[in-house]
Amino acid sequence: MSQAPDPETGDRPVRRHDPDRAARIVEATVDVIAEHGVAGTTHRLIAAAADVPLGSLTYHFTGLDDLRAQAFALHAERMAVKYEAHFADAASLDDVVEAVTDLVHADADADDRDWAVAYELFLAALRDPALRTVTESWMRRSRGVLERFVDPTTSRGVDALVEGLVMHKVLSIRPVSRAETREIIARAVRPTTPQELPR
Amino acid sequence: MSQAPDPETGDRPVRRHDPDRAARIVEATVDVIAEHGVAGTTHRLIAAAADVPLGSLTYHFTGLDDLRAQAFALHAERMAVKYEAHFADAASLDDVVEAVTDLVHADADADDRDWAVAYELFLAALRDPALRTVTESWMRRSRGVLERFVDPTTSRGVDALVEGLVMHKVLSIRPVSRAETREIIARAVRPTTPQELPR
Amino acid sequence: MSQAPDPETGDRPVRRHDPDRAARIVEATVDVIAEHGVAGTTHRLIAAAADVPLGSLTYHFTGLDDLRAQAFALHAERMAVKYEAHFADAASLDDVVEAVTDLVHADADADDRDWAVAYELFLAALRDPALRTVTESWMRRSRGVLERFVDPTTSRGVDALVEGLVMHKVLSIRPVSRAETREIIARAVRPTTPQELPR
Amino acid sequence: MSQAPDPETGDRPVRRHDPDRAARIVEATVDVIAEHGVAGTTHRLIAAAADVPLGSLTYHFTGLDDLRAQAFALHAERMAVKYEAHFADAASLDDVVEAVTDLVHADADADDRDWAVAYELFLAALRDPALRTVTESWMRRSRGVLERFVDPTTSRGVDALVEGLVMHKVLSIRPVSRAETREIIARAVRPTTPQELPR
DNA sequence: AATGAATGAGTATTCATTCAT
DNA sequence: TATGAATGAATACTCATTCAT
Repeated sequence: MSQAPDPETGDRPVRRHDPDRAARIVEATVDVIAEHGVAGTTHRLIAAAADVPLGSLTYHFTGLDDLRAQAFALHAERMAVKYEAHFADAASLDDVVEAVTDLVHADADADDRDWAVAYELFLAALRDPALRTVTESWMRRSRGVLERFVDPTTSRGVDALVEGLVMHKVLSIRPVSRAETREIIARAVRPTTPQELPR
Repeated sequence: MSQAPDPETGDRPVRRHDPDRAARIVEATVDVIAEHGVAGTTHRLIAAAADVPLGSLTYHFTGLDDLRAQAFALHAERMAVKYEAHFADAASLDDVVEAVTDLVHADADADDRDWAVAYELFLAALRDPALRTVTESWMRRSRGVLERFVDPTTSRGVDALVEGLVMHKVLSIRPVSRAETREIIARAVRPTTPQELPR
Repeated sequence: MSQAPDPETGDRPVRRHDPDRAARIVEATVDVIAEHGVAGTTHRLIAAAADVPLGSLTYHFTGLDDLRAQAFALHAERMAVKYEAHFADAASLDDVVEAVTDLVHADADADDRDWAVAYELFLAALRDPALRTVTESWMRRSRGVLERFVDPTTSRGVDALVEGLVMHKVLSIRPVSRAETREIIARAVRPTTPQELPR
Repeated sequence: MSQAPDPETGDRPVRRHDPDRAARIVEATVDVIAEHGVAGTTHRLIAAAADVPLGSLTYHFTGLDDLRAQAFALHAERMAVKYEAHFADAASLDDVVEAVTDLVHADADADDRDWAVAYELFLAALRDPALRTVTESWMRRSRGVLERFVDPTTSRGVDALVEGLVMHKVLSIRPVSRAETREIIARAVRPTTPQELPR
């Protein structure tokens, strides 16, 4: 609409006046990270993915670090939103167990590609503390959702479990059964009964 | 003896004849990955860390990929050995809970540095299926240890939980309490009692 | 004008904005091939010959192969043009014989240096079929010129003879007489009279 | 025979006492040049082709240049011998025409691979005058063979023609007809009749 | 006498970033 | 304001040659 092709020549809409170009570049960066990893993310690949000239990247962003940080922030925001939406209709603990199982088995909206970007973010945050604000706020939101159903400690445990299970599932050579995943989650979600622990 | 450094000058012993140089290079590679990440791992850094000339790397290894793979294999082997040793004296489920908690809180031999390399491996394996044999065999050994105490499903759950909890702990801005970690693990280790799940 | 070298220091005019730099690089590549052969042609030598920074080569060309191919194409084009111009005024078969003799004895514009590049091209084309389009089109043009005077079979023979004679002349330790060359060519140019072949 | 495997162990004949190892290395060098060109000829490839340890090359030869020169000398010698043998039974000029045609069309023993090495030699000799003694003596022998049938000038012309025709044939995208080649050669072999040249 | 580990100079190529236009 | 040509530092990797064993 706003970026209609030039009515005079008709060919090659030179894309003058391109608002939210910056936003499009950030989205393209997420895609490139998903496909090539942080290590393989270059200005050139992003420019190609966003269909913008190379110089546009350093015009709108201070550098690759800036771009990466914004891409991760966008991704974390989207993952959190999906996460929240996913539990919107949960009423019982059974619903929660089912929802978490869906999450791990990608029946939710988040697929392997999304998780790959998430792990890229975790690893990057390990080395760059500036990214911890992104991971921290994402994790807080995830736990907040779960805390509508379970106590904070359980919430933290389930959240950690999801990340570990997804990693196992993605790295596993043989498929992991949904029933087993469900069973594992069910135990973690179960309310605290510490005296049950046998010798 | 015969190739002792020149006692006169003392500088640059020229280091001809250096057996298990290849092994030392692999160890240096683990160190470099720990410090700079896979993305920051270069021939130059490894050569400097191992104190060998640059050409030595491509003489002993086919390339950086080869070197990385061998470094990861070495690291996984060492982590598995530590893991196994860590549970050697465990007798009760209480011992297991304590041992797993130690694992997460780095009271075991594995410290943050070791886990950083582990996560580098996980992420690398996500993109390079050739590395899955390393992750797979490591995970199998970890679960094998736990299966001396709990059923296979529980074992898988605990293993995943450990990875998730370490990640949370490492990425967290505020420290995570050991008591909370212990509580989470205790629930996961607890034997299966599915009927307990309330509505 | 605006990018004149700094009148104060005078050194390194920084050479921003350099149109047809790519063309200059290709020409420099021909020179380097002439002087060092394909085997001795490196990015560094070409960059030095063209007086451009190293990174400029891979900015404008996909790699050394690309650069070599374009250099050979340029050279073949120039050789063909010289060849054609050389026969422009030929009217009789005698003129043709003289022109061909000139060609071999470098009285034409093509000198030993040009022929060296040509032989580099031939050898490269032997191993890289992609270069055959260059050699093929050059040879077709050469024969086209000769076919204004002689039949196609004769044309092909003369063309092959020129290449062989130049090679012999260039490789010979003792000089080859122009009269002998002329005699050899005269026989090849002579019209077809197959019945003359004696027993 | 002389290099029988070690009778004690039986496995891996360590090839102690290996006379004519030097000769075998030179032959391997010819093979490597044929397959990879002079530019792609390395110590490692030669050692692998000759099945000798790397250090053996610099033990028996002063360097790669030495090795190359000896390989070219061997090849030229073999080509000359083939050439001579090829004309041994020729009695008439017709036989000569046929023999030369065979030469170009590889019906003789020399195949494309042999010619590739020959052109590698020519090009190398262009840059390294030391190799001219090899090319010169080879060409002299070729012409000597032909001079049993034709005058020296014709001989030189035919020799040059063969090289040009083989080059054309090898580089041509479409096959060159044997009949056309024969026709071209027949004219070159024909005895001198200079007055025939028409205006 | 023979070898293979060792090395450093050299190779092509990539790429974040700058900046004249 | 926006761009794409330009650049130099850095990368992985090759290889002839040396030399301790």
